[in-house]
Amino acid sequence: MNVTISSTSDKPIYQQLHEQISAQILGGELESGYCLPPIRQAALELHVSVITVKKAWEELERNGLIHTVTGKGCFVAEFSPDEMLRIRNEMVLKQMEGDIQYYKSFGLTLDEVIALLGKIY
Amino acid sequence: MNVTISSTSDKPIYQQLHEQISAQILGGELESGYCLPPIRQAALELHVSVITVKKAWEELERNGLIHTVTGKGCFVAEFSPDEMLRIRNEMVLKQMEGDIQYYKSFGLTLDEVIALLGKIY
DNA sequence: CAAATTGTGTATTCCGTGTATACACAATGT
DNA sequence: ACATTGTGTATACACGGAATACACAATTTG
Repeated sequence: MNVTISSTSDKPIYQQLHEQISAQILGGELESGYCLPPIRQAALELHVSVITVKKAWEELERNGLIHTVTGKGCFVAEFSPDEMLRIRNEMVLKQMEGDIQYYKSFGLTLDEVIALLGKIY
Repeated sequence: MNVTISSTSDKPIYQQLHEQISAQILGGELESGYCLPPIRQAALELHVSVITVKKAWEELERNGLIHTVTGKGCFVAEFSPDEMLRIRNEMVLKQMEGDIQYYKSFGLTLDEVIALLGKIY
């Protein structure tokens, strides 16, 4: 478990957890079949409620990134590299749509966005 | 007042208001010196609380986009085209930093982001 | 000057979400 | 049987967003 929780962030904890684990799975850091730590243990480690961890794990399952077996644990799902890329892009695009809406509301063109993006990436 | 409030959005109303008015000012739709509608009237029109409108207006003032005169109203500030562009980019960049952090957490490169961006912009 | 208009400030209330704690139940493994 | 792990539920608290209402300050208008 390599996760950082920021209590000052505006994002809820369960969402921070979900994003970071998602990124680790889709980035290849966590291999298929890997068993996530028990929710109680994770809750202890992160000084966080069990429910909070569970919420994050639920979201991971909803996205098909892990599968859960009661009594055993939660395991990173198995998928092909292609599928992994597809899921990753799907998640990023979902976020990106909202971002773009914001940029467009200011009348920014695609080129302008790319220019700004290049400055700080 | 040309504003759309979405109660299903995850963004709070005052923020939706602020973003839309900001965009209209920085996009040139609202000229310098233009008098925004009285907060009570805006609240009625949008079926929203006075406080909610005030919160949005406060944020506009904080960003230097309007100036307020008690007893008179709230007026769009005057600034040069250059300054307008600077403020606009400043606001967009502020948002963009968070967006980029998300993309990076998935290991996306700048080129990949641009590619995805181009698909849906 | 008096009244209407507009912005400001404050108090109270309500609701939903995020979070924590605790306990009981279900499935698995030793 | 017992320990471990996930699930479900109930309760409680804090906080932010939002609404309503009222009093006050500054400006405009009659």
